[in-house]
Amino acid sequence: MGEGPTIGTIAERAGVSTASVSRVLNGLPTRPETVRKVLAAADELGYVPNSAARSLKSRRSHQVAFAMADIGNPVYLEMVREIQPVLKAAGYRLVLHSTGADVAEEIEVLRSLGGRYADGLILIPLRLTAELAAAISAARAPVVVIGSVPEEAGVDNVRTDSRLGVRLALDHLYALGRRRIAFVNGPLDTVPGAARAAAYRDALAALGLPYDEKLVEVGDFYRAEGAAAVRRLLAKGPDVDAIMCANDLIALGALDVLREAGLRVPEDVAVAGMDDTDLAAGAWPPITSVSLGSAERGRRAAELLLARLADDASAKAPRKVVSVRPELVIRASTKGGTR
Amino acid sequence: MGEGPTIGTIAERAGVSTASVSRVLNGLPTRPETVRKVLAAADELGYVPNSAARSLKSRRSHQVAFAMADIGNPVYLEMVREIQPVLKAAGYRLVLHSTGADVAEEIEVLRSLGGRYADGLILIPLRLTAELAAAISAARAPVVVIGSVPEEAGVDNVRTDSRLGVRLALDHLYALGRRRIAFVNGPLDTVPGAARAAAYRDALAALGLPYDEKLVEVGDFYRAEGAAAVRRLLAKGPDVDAIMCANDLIALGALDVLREAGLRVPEDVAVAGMDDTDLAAGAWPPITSVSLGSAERGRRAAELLLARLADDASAKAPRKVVSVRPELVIRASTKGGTR
DNA sequence: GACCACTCCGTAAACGTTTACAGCGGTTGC
DNA sequence: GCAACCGCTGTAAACGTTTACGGAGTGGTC
Repeated sequence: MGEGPTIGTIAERAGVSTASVSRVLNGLPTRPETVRKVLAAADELGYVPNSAARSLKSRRSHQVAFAMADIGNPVYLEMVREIQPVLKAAGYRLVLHSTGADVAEEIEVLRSLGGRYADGLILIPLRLTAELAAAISAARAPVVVIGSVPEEAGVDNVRTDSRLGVRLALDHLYALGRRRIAFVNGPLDTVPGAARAAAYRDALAALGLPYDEKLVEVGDFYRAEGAAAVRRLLAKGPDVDAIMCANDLIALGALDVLREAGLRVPEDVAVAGMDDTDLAAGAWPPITSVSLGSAERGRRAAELLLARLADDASAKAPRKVVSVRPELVIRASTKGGTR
Repeated sequence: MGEGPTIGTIAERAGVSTASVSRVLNGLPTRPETVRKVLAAADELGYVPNSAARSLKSRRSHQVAFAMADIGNPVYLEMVREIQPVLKAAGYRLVLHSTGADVAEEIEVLRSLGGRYADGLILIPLRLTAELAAAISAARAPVVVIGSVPEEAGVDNVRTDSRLGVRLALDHLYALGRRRIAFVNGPLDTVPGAARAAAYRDALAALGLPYDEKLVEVGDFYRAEGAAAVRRLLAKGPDVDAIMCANDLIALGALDVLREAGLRVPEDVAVAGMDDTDLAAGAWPPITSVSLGSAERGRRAAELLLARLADDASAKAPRKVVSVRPELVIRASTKGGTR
């Protein structure tokens, strides 16, 4: 078979030096006749440049890494769907890391950037420990964090105001006359979990509603765990007329449990989720959800990273923070019943 | 900052040669004292080996590529979820390619393997043209195809018997007393589309049911397109009592349209899908679906590829074909109504 | 005809690893 | 006391590119 052609093989066949071959292939000024010969030879040989050699010399891998907790989560999936084409258009490949929300693994990814296998990283940490923050600032390549990150880390950052998001949903439920609004959250030691818990309290306060322990339950950001949490919630017999869920998956679990319990949505209990994933739109009844602009956050993150990678000038630019405004998408799970 | 430490830096600090450093880092036999010094130096410097240099010399990138039509499709997603941990455990990174079902792009991915950016590729082609088949056999690295591929291509292959899958579903519907079983398919020029169309005809014949044009509609493998196809189907007024869908997404679309039309599922019309994705289980009513073992196919494909990559002996082994048996997962969309 | 400017190209040195080879001091065996 | 061998280590070449440098050739100017 013979170990694929190199620029050496091409040089030989075209009767020029390897330097000329390289120049032609990189579009540097060269005599037309030489260009022709080189391209012809490269074409006949089916030449493809060796990416390791290229990376070694040019210090660019033309790859970007994306690390999130679990690709199975539709939020991250939406981001990948946006990120991938943006990167591809700019000539970068996408390397995927599912960290399972394990901080140690995230730190390992950050550390491995030192090996230059990727030119940059888009990271969505679920938990933000001191070690992780340190690893982020110490990273040997540009990093863009989706989610809030302390300013000291000094990295670009795409965030959304989930506090406002919760507020929008609760205002909506309140306006519909709901007063016993429960909240089913994910783990409190995660960044979104903590933020949404606080947001719920604030929103209640702003509406003049009392905070009632019996209305709050914590599970995890998955459907089954969400369902279990809602079951526990109902078991406490709290007289609920609406359930705000920290996540669309939890909201789906809530629908399951409410149906099981023979409660009508939204007539008996209104349900709202967050993230506005396809699942919310596709559920029955369709779920009112707070869009946190996952797709847009993904795209913006990719763009920020590409800007950093573009030239050395912008590589040193001060950190940028992009905020995506949450929006409430109203569907039948809160305001339905027309059919 | 100074451009990261190399084995040269370590060698200097530990007072040994770069060769010794390399040996220690690769676990080759070395005097304990030297090992200690080198590891200490590497640790203090926070050394991470440069992957480009390593790949260049060792001819291994420790990356595997996965190319599918669209990561947004839950089937592919399930595969990624299985593939990723298998690869990670074996020390490989995952590079993702969404080709948008474009044959030219798939060929380009195959071709770019010549650049050795990945040690192998898992490919799911939607359409199998002659050029694509040629590109597959010409690939410069091991390829595993998920889906059927002609034997001449000579590559490993993980397939499922979608014919049998359709058969299982139709038998089930027939057993429930359904006789007017419609079929909503994806594009006929795709591999699964063609296979499932043929399978539907065969299954009908086996059951002694007539093939009726009015019962067949073609759209695409997405929810909206599926819904549109079902709408066209109903418009033909074909007196349907069951709809077999080539895909879970189409089945979801079918539920939407049936609900819109005021038809009850399964009382008036039973609905079955294929792929048994989370969406089928999570829909309301839950959708009976033919599991084509996506997760298992992903895992098996990854394992086949890893076996090829493991040693040179198995790299030359004859092509392997793994078959995953379809299974019917019965849910309320065909056999419900208890509540 | 000497000089310069310019264009194009080849030589060779890097990039950071791995590894074949040879050299070293120190056994062991006769 | 010498050869053979051992375990360990350093030197240097290679992997396939890119690129600084200078040389060869051409044409123009005085």
